[in-house]
Parts: sequence; structure tokens; C-alpha cells
Amino acid sequence: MTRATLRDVAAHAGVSHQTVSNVLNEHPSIRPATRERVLAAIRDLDYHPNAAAKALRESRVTTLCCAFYGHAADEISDPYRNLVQSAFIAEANARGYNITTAFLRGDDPEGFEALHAAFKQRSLGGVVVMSTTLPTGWMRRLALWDIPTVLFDRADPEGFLPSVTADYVGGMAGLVAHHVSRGRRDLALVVPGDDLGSSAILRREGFLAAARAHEVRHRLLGGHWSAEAGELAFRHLWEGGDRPDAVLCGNDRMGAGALLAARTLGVRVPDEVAVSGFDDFEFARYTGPSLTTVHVPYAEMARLAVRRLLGRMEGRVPGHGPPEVQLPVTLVPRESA
Amino acid sequence: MTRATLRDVAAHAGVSHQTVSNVLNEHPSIRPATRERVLAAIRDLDYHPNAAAKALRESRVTTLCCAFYGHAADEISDPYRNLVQSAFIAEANARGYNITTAFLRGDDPEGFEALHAAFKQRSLGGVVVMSTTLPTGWMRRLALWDIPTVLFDRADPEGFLPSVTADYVGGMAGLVAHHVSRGRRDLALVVPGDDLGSSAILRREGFLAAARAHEVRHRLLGGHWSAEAGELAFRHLWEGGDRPDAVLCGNDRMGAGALLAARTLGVRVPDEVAVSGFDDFEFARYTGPSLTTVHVPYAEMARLAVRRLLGRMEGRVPGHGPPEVQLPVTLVPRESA
DNA sequence: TTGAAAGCGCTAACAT
DNA sequence: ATGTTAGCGCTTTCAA
Repeated sequence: MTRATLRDVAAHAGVSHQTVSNVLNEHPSIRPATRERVLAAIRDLDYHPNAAAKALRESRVTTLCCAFYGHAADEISDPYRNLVQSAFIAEANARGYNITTAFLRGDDPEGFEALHAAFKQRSLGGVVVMSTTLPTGWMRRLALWDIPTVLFDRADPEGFLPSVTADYVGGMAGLVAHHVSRGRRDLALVVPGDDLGSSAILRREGFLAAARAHEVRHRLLGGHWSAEAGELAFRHLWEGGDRPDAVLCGNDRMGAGALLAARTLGVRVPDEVAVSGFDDFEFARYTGPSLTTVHVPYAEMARLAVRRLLGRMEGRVPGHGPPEVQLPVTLVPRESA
Repeated sequence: MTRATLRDVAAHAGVSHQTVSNVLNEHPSIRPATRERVLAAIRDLDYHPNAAAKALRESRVTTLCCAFYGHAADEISDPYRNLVQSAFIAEANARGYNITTAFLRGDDPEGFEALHAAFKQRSLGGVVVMSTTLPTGWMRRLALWDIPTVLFDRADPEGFLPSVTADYVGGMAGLVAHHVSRGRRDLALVVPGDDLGSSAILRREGFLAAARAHEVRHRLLGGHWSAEAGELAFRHLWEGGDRPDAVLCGNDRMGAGALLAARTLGVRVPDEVAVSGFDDFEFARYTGPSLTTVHVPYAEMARLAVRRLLGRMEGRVPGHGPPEVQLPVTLVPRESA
């Protein structure tokens, strides 16, 4: 069974194919009677416009790419990916765009080259790159290739690419203030140290500045973004003897690990020590005790990233360099601190 | 800057546009000299074929959809999604297809309607539906709409749609045999009971049949696919007094939860009780003790699903009804059992 | 208010 | 071995 075309519909309705097109595109000057006849014909023949023909004629690209950049498998399986991706897809679909997903890694340039090729072939309109660790080299290249790009969760230090981020410095400062207001005077922050990602750096910076401002004792511990790292760090702190009265974790996964370690070691939270996370993932409500954290509006950030990307693609924003847009975060006090 | 077309290249190389097309499509009868000239022109002009024009002319659809069906947010954030999706994308890209991702839910038919519309508009060639809980009603509809579809991790009981699954019955039977061979005689399986998904049903069936065949005491416990459920179930078993000597969990997440409960309760694994999972996710190696489980080749299943889908789309497979393809699973003994 | 003509960029079929 | 012609299905002029 061969699909009906515009001309088939026209013939069926006894009008020219052009009139059918006008009806479809809701042109003003169509008599209601013809309009009805055309719509009936469309229904009769189960007509659906051919997307490829439309795309060719309008030379409009309707596909965006949601690209995840990450080194480690661990990073790629981060639960925030799901959240961000579904918000991204929903927003783009609502605006008539399709989404493809790509997984990029620094050690295989093919993924980036594929993006470039797709863009040149006009099968890709733009890309949102999700990563806190994207090297500036790739940013420069994306800007050079002139691919409409929005960075997610990472600002471009060189200012070539627009970005959507969250106020990690302020969030961490708020968390420190919260701990201090509850009487804590010896804070430890567990956050990746060897991760050049901006979110680690910013969270660390926010912590250091706020702890200094409040004039409380503070220290830093390293460890990856995983629950295991949080657990390990907590054990390390506890077994070391010089115990802090608050353990701030770089994210909720680490926070969950720290809580687990506390439970295992029989340490009462928050009586003996306060624990906090960062991100406010769904499971932060379900830890025991529930995890005090900072809500990061990832879904809203994803929607905004799409809107900014479309703004750039549809030419409403000139040049490459609209600056970083930073969304506020919210302290979420729960049982653990 | 306007993009170069085939005719621009032709003019630049002093040949007809057709010759350029022939060069691009590697037609046999092209003189090496012209070929070189054309390739040089392509490079000079940075020519890239227009994907939309090609798609229109060839009336070939190059987009597949990777659709995740799920009721609960929990299900959607399951880590296996990442694994499956990236394998799916890699395989499809390697074969010249693009992937879009969709999130479907039973209570909102719009997602399915959008698939249908995209298919009719020829912007979608086929779909792989990832879900162990997809209701037969949707299967029937996909078949009726004549959308090339492959089910992932779920067979079609009515036989309309082809599927790629894994041998959950055999895997669970192997696990039971493993426990029995290590001297266990009182087995408890923790698996969702109110989940109509076929993977829960098959894992349960495999367990029951094998336990009966080995003539060992056995029982079932409910609980969702989460770590919390595994933890809860283990506690329940332990506090109940009538303790099994092996706790089999429906998946690794539950297994990790059970191990956590054991640690918290001071129960030695595997000395006092054996614990096993199912799936062999990455973190199963990192639990304490490491988790004995069954490896399910999800990535290979994803690749196979794409190949089957393309087989159907490219007409190499007639009709709707090639049967279920079931991949073997592998027992992975570790420390916990 | 509707119809006719032209062409988006490409490839398949034929002619040379 | 290369060039010419035609048309995929649609929308944007422009004319009637």
C-alpha cells in the first residue's frame, strides 16, 4: 500500500494540490467549504505529510542532539542522566524537534566528528552537551565548526559557548551556613579532587569561601562521585580519630554512602555528626535518616538549555557568545543535618 | 555562507552533476582522473550531501526509536537503561541509522500516538520497545499500525511482534543448582509479585521449577526491583526467625540491598547465608562481599534487537511474526554464594 | 479565493 | 564513461 500524497488528496477533494497545502498550513484565505472538503479527503486517504519532502523544501533542520560527555562508565551511568534526558526530550518534542542522543568520550574523537558531519549534512541542527568535565578544546572546536551549542552544567571559561548552569557556589555556601547555624564548628567536605569538572571545583570553592567567612574549622577530602567514595571517606574520617561534626558530601550519592557508613559504624546522625548531600535526587528522601541536601533544578535547566539552543538556531540570538545563565538552587533540610 | 550543492561541485570540477553523484555513490564506471577531480572539488568546496534531499529521493527512513516503557519513575531510572541505550545507539549508528529516544507510559497514550504519527510521516522507520511490562494491548496496536517493532526483554504472548529476550528461567535454574551444590537446602526468592512483567514471572517460574526439581525447601517474597526492597526483605526474613540459608534476589539492585541488610545486622555472608542477584550490573563486583549473580548480555541483546529491526525494515524478513530470540545467560559465582 | 509554475538537492533511467 | 531528463513531495512565488 503506497502512501497518499498531496496530489492524491487534491484529486480526491477536487481541488489543486496547492489548496491542500494551504489548508494544512492554515493559510487565512480558504473558504470554509473547501477547507472541510480537503480535511475530509485527508481523513479518507489517511494522508500524512512526508517529513523528508517538507524538510527539503523548507530547508529546516528539526533534529537536536543530546550529547553526554564522560570519561568513566560510572559517570555515564549517573542517575541524573535519565532525569535530564527526559526533560530535554519533552521540551524539544513540544517545540517540534526530534532528539538524538550521543555518547561522547574524550579519547574517541569519532563521536565529535560524527556530530560535525551530521551538522554539515543538515541532519542536525544543534547540540546540548551535558558534562561538567568537557575540555575547553572541544568547546573551541564546536564553536569553530559553528554548530549551535549549549553547554549544560558547565560554563565555557573562554566565553565561546553559551551555557546553563546552577549556582553551586551559592548552594554550598548556604549549606555551610545551615550547618553553622545548627552549631557545627568542624566541617569536612568530600568532593572529587582529581576531577577537573567545574561542578567539583565550584562546590569546593563555595565551601572554602563560606567556611572561611564563618570562621569555622574545615578540611577537604577527595573521592569520586560515587556512594562507595562517600562511604570510604566517612570511614576514613571516623577511624582517623579527629572527627568533624559535619560531613558535607559533594553529591547525594556520596551522601548516601556516608550515611551507610555511619549506620554501619553505629554513629548517630545527626546527633553525633551531621551529613549532607548535593543535587536532591529522588532517593535522598529515602535514605535513613533522610538526607539534607541542595536541590538543583536539573529538569528546569534542561528545558532552558533547549530553549536557548532553539533561540540560537532560529536566529533570535546573534553570535556565539550569550553568557552563562545560572539558575538558583534551594537548600532542602531533612533529618540528617 | 550558503552550502555547496552537487551542481556547485560539478561546475567546479567541470563535469555534470550526475558524475559527482556517481563518484559519491561509488559507481563502477568512473575514470580515475575524473574521480580525483571531483573529489578535489568536493574538498575545495567543503561539500556535504544534503540529508533531507537524499532521504526524499531515496524514500528511505534512517531513524529508529529507542522507546522505554515504564510506569514508575523508579523503573525509568533503572541503570540498565544506560547500558542498553548506548549499545543500541552504537549499533544503529554503525549501520547508518539515527536514534531518537522516547519515554512511554501506559497512562499517557500521546507517546504512542506520536510514534504512530512519526511513522506515518516517514520520519520514523521502526522502534525497539524496552520493557518487561509492556501490555499486550500496546503490542497489538503497534502490530496493527504496521510499525516495524522489536520487543526488548519481553516476548509477545500473542506472537504478533518479534522479540529479543534472555533465558531467565534457565538462569534462575542454574542459580538454584549452584546454591544446592554448595549445600543450601532452604531457599528464599525475593521478586516482585505485583509486577506483571515477564521478567519477574520468568525468574519466579525458573526458581520454583528448579527448587521443586531439587526437592529443597523454598519460599517466595515480594518487593519491588529496588535496593530498598532487597534490604527490607532480608530484614523481614531475618527478624522472622525462620531463616533460609540462601536468599536469591530478583535482580542485583535487590541483591545489593540484601547484602547491606546482612552487614547491618551482622550476618556473615556467605557463612551464615548465601545471597545472589541477577543481571550482573557493574556494581555487583563492588558490593561487600561481591555478589554472585547471573550475567544477562544486555548489550548484545540490544545489538541483536537493532539487527532484527533492520532486517524487518529492510524487508529481509517477511511478515510480523518471526519468533522470540532468546539469548543464553551465564552464572557468575562471586563471594556471596 | 484558488490554480499554475518553479524548484529545494538529490538519484535512477536513459541517451550519448 | 559521461551528460541529459525527469521527478521524489512539498511550499513559495505569482497569475487568474
